[in-house]
Amino acid sequence: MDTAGWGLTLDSSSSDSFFPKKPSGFLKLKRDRDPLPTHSSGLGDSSSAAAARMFPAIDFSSTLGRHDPNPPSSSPPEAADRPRVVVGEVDFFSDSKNRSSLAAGGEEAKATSVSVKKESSAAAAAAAAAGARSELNVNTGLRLLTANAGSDESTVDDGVSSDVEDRRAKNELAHLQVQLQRMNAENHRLREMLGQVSSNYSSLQLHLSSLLQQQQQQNNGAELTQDREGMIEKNQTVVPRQFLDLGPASADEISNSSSEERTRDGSRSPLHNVEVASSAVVHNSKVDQDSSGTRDGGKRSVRNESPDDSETQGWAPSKAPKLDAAARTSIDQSAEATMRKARVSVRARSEAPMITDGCQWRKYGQKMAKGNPCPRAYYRCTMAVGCPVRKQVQRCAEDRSILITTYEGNHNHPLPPAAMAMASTTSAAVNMLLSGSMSSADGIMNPNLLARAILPCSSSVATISASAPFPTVTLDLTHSPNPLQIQRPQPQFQVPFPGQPQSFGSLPSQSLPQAFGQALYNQSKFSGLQLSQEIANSSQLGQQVASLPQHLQQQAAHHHHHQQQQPTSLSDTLSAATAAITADPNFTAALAAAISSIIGGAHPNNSTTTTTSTPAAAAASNNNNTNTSTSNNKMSSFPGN
DNA sequence: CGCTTTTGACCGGCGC
DNA sequence: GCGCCGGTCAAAAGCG
Repeated sequence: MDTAGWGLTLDSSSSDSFFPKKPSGFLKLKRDRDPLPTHSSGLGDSSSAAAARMFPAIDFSSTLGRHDPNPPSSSPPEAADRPRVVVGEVDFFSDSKNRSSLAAGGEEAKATSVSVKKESSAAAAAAAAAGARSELNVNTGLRLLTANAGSDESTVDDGVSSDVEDRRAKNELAHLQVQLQRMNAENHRLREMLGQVSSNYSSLQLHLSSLLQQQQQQNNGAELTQDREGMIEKNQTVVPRQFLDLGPASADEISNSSSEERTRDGSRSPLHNVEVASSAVVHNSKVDQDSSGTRDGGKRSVRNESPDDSETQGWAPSKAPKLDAAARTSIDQSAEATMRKARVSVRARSEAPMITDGCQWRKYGQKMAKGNPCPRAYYRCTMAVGCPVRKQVQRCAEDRSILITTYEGNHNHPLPPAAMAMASTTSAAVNMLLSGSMSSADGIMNPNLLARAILPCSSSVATISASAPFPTVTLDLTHSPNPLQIQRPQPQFQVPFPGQPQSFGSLPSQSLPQAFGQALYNQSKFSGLQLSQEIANSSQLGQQVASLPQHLQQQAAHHHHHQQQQPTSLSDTLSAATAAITADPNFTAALAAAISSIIGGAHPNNSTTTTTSTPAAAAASNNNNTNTSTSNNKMSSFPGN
């Protein structure tokens, strides 16, 4: 009874088995596929397959608007027309269609052909030849007729022969067009892959640099932190944990590391120096409430060693106690409360009751949330006794095929590689949120900053909300904001990563949380090690990871029928699905941009004394996407949904 | 028999 | 102070 079961497996699996069970999610698929079958009725699978191959970009873009319950007819004219090109190749009773499509003029061409037809009918009436009607009809479609309108007799014969040739030529033309479009699609695909590779490269480079920095830090840090026993102890305990606890713990370490440790980091220091100093300032009540981390941050700037130990203990109980129990527990509680309040929400299309992230969960409650007919289920991580991680799973009220999974807290135990991606992502996102709220002079500003950093690449992949009851990062995997990135018809984008024989499908999943952490903390305590370990474990995982994001997107796509089906074990697939979520290249790219923007130091926000309006304005100037504030709508709408 | 799920009760926060 | 609501608890039921 693996509840963990099937979320993404379903996505990857054949839809046929699904239809009888749960049609909800596949209504969309059906809808997506509708245009092809309906318009190309009578056509074989080959043509539809060809069409599917042809229109990944178009169809994806059209399916982006799946939120609006568009019947196929209401799909954009471009998407609606192009299938007709294919149809027109075979369709024998629509010359005008052929011509219109071949004329590449779309509506215009149709209009012209229609007008010509009228002309021809008029000519036929003038000729008063009953049998010539069809010929005239055919001829009228051609522009030759209008030129040769004078002699009917000759044009009849010539019209027939030339029409055949013409049709043949046009078929050829259409064929060429199809090929051209296919090439274009492939071109897009390759371009996207290139972008992905480059983004991965940049993230890896970043990771490397941070690793080096960390090394330096460890070399020099011992002297700096000698006066702080807690720090030393922390360093000693942290390093081994990199191998053991991997992501979350290290993320915790990162998040819980004192401001001083953070300020030791080169690129981060200016930002944090100022921000921590001003972290006591209370701004938005909500943000303040959300992030007791704001208060924590203030405390941290005062208390040097306590936060480290206590907070890391909150996430790693095995740590040797340094403080007296009372202080530790209090700090513990505050830290835990802080971490518990920050959330990461993942929106993904899935028919399964919940997506699997590699962890084991036990359901401990279910409630009907207001505003959503779908019940909200509460799960608790059961991989360790005291693991504070919880998650809520709820279907989107508007689109039941969308599963909203909200994570809360950080694992206090080692995780299987499959769980690393999601866990690291969530913890990193939480850390990001907390760091934003803690370190900023303006509680609102930082989410904007972060969102702005993330959003340039994609507006809807990751959103940060400060208006939600809890600070929340939402990873929206239900659609891709960038059509270029969506159209990834290849199920596997396994580009051999330099130095790594494995597909780098698993790489983004690791570099992503790292990126978060590094961008904000400039630490890489968990990144490389996770990476290496995961890579060791994920040669097959990588494949699935690579293919799964597409599965997510393929629910919005139309050609799920010829996607590869991997009869892998459920757990593998599911864990891969988890990794896939974070391996989403969109998100990776967004992260790369975020990192580069943050670490590059080009942030106008480095001067943290600016008001909220300033970063917003900067965002407007820097990015074409100024929707950071609108993302709040999505976030805030989630609990209500 | 042990584990998981279900489900009603309970609790705390928040708004009125 | 009261009610609403989200979140959690825990006993009962279900299941392998």
